[in-house]
Amino acid sequence: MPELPEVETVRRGIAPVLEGRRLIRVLQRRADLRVPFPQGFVARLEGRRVEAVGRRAKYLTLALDSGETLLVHLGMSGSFVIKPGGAGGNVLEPHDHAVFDTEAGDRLVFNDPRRFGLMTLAETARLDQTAELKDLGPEPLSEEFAADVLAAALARRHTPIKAALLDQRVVAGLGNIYVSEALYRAGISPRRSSHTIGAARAARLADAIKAVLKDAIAAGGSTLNDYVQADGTLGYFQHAFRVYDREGKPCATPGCGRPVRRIVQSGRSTFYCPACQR
DNA sequence: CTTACGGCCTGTACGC
DNA sequence: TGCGTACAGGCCGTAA
Repeated sequence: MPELPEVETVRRGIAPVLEGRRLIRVLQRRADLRVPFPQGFVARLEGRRVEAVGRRAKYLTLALDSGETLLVHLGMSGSFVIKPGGAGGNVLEPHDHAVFDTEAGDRLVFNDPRRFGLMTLAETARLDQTAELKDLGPEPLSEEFAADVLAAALARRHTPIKAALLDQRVVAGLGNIYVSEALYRAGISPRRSSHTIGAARAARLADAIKAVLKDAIAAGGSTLNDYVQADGTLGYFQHAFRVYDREGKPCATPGCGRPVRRIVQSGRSTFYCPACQR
């Protein structure tokens, strides 16, 4: 579920609570998520000031004043909850795996029932060389993600375009939902072979990817009050998808109305309009 | 080299 | 009502 827009919304939500603040107490409540917590996790965080909260693809990056950066991936079910200092801040829920108390009295709790998430620490100066980030493709909302860059990457792949866009080396941050949405907006069939995407389709696709991500980020921001929901949960929001999870419902393109089709590609659901996408 | 697929993990939705 | 099963999906290790 958390793809680039959700992670970006989480980033905007936790940044005001963390940036410039010192972590005075850190709690690590189990040994591992998808991978073990790094050696000395608590000791390397406690007493450190968070200098910046950033994002690369679906990773959150918390740069510390120690020269290390905490990398956080939300996996499928990871979330942060902000609990204000004082009242009720001490109650932990099931699957609360890590807790960060700041000098300002805020408590940030990381909850992840399915534990597909991960946390790791890396040297800030060599962040791009870490195992997690080194093979990632361009940020889709950056200038370097241009039509010709996308076209070149797609030309080398002999998989359906759906699978190519899920490959984080082609473009970083898309997941199952926004791949379906982007292909719909671009009018490209998810079954089309990646290498048959020419310059014109690649240009439409790059635009569609940027547009769908921007719309989703805007929706995330607009549904949050100061980026924090009533229960303190960050980053999850209702968003109107045009095809995702709409099997059998009419295509929204004016004059179309064909039922949205669901197929399975490499074990994942894909949703598309067989009339509008070629 | 590239591509395909199973497994990790738990909550939820559904059928009987 | 309760039980069992399928499914959700980001990512990685392994297999082909």
